[in-house]
Amino acid sequence: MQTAIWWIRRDLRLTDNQALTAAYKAASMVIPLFIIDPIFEQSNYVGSKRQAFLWEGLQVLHQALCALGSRLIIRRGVPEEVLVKLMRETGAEAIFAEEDYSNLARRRDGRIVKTLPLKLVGAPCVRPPGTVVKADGTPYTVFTPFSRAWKAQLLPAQTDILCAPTQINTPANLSTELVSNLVQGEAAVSFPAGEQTAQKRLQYFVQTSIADYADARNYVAQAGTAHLSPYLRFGMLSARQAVVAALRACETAADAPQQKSAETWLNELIWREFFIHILYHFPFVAEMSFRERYRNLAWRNNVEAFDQWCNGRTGYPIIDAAMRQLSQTGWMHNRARMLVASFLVKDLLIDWRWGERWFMQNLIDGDPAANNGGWQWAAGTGTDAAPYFRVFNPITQSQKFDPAGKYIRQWLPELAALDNKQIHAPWRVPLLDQYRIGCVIGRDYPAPIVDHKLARQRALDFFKLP
DNA sequence: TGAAATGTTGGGGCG
DNA sequence: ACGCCCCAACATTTC
Repeated sequence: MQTAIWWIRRDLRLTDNQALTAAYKAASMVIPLFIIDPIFEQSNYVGSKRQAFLWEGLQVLHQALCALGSRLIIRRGVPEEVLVKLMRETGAEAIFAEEDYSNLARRRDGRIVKTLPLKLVGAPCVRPPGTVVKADGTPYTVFTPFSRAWKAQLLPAQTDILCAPTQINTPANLSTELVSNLVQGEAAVSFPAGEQTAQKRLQYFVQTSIADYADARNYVAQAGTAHLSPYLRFGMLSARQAVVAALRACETAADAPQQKSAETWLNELIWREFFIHILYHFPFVAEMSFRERYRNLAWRNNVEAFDQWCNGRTGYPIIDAAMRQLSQTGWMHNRARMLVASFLVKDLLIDWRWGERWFMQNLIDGDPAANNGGWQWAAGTGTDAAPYFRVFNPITQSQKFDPAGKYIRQWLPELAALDNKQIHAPWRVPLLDQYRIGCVIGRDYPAPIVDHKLARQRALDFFKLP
């Protein structure tokens, strides 16, 4: 084959890329193509931070391609039209792309594959949907048996890492949008885009933090987690490489606790795959609760309360710190995600889909499957979800997982003067002390918008079966 | 990947 | 010495 297109969607990497490998093995000329589909720019579920991360990732990928004698072609438009035009222009005979199992992508690819030579190779997960099913062929809806089957049937071939190409030949004189024109606005300081950064972080994580991950991951002020989600989201790191690193850490662990830690992280990667499978087998979860009995709840959906939650003004420091971390950095610690989700759904009785949308608009790592799965889990509406009566206490969770108030002080400087005992529930500080410290509740920081004790009881009544 | 309510146990103070 | 009470610590149940 003379020319093939490598259609890049969410696999912005050269290492361990099955679609790219298939393309350059099949054809002597490869056109790395990214299509800016207007449908995503209009979506309510796309935010500027993730967009900026993507643009930066494309820029980095372009530079990496240039070093191999190639370059990135960026075109704007409806994918099938862009592809047809480029094929006519270049005589390309095939299109290679990595699978994308999210709903929009499946519809799009389903259309395209009927008329164009689109070959879907490789996946954003190690075990593609359909390959982990029960004996009777139906999908798992409970995590533990899913993970057991996922691990048991892991083939050695699924852990072979593909090398990056050393050279890619690309036709000259193809028109392209300039990636430098796309990159605007502030890039995410904590997450430089690109596969090099992803590789470095993975190495750092497995060499240092993974040994204590099981415990350290709970502490919101600590860097106890891998910080890889944005890279996995855009395929700047292959899921396979992350899994291989986790398996190796399990094997080489020095003692039982270290091994448990590595296994805990592997399980998190498997949760990610679980939710990809769930969305694939039950695409309706994107629109509604997985569990039927929770589909017609009379949510309070108080707009003002939602606004206060979004802006980190609920009066509960751990919640507000987390929400400000999200809006300022585009990322939130995982435990904090559970806490704010529990608070929105259970304390405020706001539809989990409102929270899901806000996360998609703000998270750099916002992914339809993982985000939906996480929200349905937290709301208790999903597969193998948290039971409705599991309500996080924002005060005791704060005391447990931010004992020194470091996280709160980082994101809520107005509370910095409170001591470690007071900072988790500042409204309990005597009024005279509030004035003395210079942090008056209702003036310098909001009073709690709900009483958690009452809200908890209200949630139990709300979710209890009729 | 919860937390509150309720139950049980055991040590120490005390009459 | 003994029984009784209190209460903290831990365990179990419940939502």
